[in-house]
Amino acid sequence: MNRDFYARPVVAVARDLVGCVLRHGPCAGTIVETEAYHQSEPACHAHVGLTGRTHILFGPPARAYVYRSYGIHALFNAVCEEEGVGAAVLVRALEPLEGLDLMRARRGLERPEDLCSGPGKLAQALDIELEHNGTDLLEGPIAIESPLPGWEAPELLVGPRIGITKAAELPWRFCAAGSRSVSKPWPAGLRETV
DNA sequence: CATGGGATTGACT
DNA sequence: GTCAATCCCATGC
Repeated sequence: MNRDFYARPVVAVARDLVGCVLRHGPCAGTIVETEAYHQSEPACHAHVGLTGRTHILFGPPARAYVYRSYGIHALFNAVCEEEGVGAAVLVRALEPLEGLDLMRARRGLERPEDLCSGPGKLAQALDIELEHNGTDLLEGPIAIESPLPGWEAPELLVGPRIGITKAAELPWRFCAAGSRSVSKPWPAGLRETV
């Protein structure tokens, strides 16, 4: 994954990240669910403009944006678009590939589909914390790799984002069809393939 | 300086 | 289905 990959419209990056591999040290998983956030809509933190919290979002692409949600969970995003534009892709779910036992120890759970099936869960499983905010995804320790050789691109489902109250109508959530690791059941009436 | 609101999860009714 | 936990940060006095 090079910097140009991230320096594109954030919705395109969110779509293309499904199938890629998120890695931190010995733990890695295939991305099966993403959401796009852009400064132009109010659900995005960058919508309020340049602040201490959002300056990473407005910085160069291919950096990690990690923040704490509900006082408890760390959520991992990849900063996108050109420097000066506030936008990022939230990684919402992975299918675990490597380091399963370490993930199980961190999560206190056994079943693979329970380890990374949510944005807070995957951050805990991969030990991604606030200290990783602003780290470069091209230089590690956190990196996003191309899909594995032989990995078959699944059908992609598109729908509205989860857990937000503002701009909830935008269809900026992308899921790999059929994955048991997706974070929430899909609303039946809104199902749509791309 | 005080306050309020989350891009969530897990436990419980 | 409901609900509390718990911390960071933006906002407003």
